[in-house]
Amino acid sequence: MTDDSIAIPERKRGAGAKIVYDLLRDEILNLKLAPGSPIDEVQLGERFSMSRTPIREALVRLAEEGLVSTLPNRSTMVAQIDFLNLRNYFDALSLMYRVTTRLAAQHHRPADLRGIRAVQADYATAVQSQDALAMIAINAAFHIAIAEAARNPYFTGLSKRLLGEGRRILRLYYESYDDQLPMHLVVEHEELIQAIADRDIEAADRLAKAHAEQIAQQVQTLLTRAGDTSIVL
Amino acid sequence: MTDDSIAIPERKRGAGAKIVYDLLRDEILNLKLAPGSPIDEVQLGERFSMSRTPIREALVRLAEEGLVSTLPNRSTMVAQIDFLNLRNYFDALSLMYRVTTRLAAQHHRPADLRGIRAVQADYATAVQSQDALAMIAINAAFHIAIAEAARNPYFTGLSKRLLGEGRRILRLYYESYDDQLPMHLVVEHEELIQAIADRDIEAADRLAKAHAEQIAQQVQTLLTRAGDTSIVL
DNA sequence: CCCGCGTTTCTTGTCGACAAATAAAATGCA
DNA sequence: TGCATTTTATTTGTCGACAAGAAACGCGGG
Repeated sequence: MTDDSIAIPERKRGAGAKIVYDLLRDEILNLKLAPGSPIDEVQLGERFSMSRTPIREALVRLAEEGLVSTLPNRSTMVAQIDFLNLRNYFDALSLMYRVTTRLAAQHHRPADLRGIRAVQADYATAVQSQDALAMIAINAAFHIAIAEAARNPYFTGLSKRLLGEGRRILRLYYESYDDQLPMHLVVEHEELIQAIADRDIEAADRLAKAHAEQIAQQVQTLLTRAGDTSIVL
Repeated sequence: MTDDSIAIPERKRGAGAKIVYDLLRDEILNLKLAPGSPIDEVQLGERFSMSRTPIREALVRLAEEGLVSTLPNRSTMVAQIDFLNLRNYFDALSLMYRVTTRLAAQHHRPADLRGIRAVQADYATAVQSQDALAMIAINAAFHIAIAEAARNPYFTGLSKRLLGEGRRILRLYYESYDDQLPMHLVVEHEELIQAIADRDIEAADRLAKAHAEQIAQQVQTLLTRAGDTSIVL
């Protein structure tokens, strides 16, 4: 596992921590780093060819975000996905979907709508080409774009956090279906956009809630089914 | 301003950053450090008699929490209070009050209720003795206790963040009234507790919403009045 | 007197090294 | 052989030092 694919011969001054943070975050959210994997600071230092200080800063940021958990005086590791409390996750996601879509319908400006539609175009492309990894990332970007249009940084912050976690959950979900992506995902997003564009707050709330609960139910059924098959008769 | 009141002759190994984080956070939230004040790392290092490394970690955590803002390659400073977007703040606070109180009414256990009532006792004492600083801190602890009883870490996280910010806003608010604390605050909290204890979800939602909007309106009127008086005729 | 430019200083970002804390290995004893 | 204890080893937390950027200062020209 000595994959030293370093492509950063030299970097600017204040950028060290951000590089490590972004890349580690992406690897965690794409499950390239399995939950529970130990993270060695000095090893990362060699990989990025930099000192432990900026890496430590990146890890602190990730820990604050809940993506890595760190025991005192002991090695930090990739945070695990809490399948037992998945209900809490979807409760929060549903509420954020609803409130951000509602507020976006109220407060969006033309530029916001253009941005959302641009992301949606990429989303449709990813679904059509059955690129699950890209679809999941763009899905998060789509809802973040809506949250930005809602113009409430507190809701945007929680939405970003939830959508980050969601990338890992969705990755597991579609992996179990051989990364088959149904087209109704695109349709539901289109409906959300339409409600926002029409400034139809009622529809925005209803569609957002349905969108969240549909995903919740799908994941839930997957988990129960996985539990069933694990009991071999 | 060379107040070197250091009371930590020796400390345990992994505790350095946490000490600085907790104390700085408290000083920021109590407005002991004014918004916009520059924060010098080496100065803090002398004050706590430790190296810049743990202080840097504390600052990164505070930055992630939004309590300090850091320009690249430039001094970090205490985050400003965004009075223009105060509406956003109270929107988020109202929603979190409502959802956490609702969920607390659903999911609380006897131990939770005991904890909430214990905090409320301290709260009543602080209000009676007209200790604004203590009241504000305990008010945050009160709603955090409710959020813990709601048992959804995502909502608890956002609530903590909002209540932190709220400490600064409330500090400004009661400062402008010579720290006079009305007793109806205590009554409203008692009503919230009663609704939770009765598991009356409807009442919990209604009371929490009213509680939030009452505070929002008070602060709003203060701001408009301050705006008025600033225009001298 | 004001403005542009080089210099200085001050603060941050980064580095390598050392010490404490914990886990793993090795040793001794029953 | 099995268990307790000591020793080693690995990894983190902390430190002091150095260099890069940016602001402050000073100087010369218009």
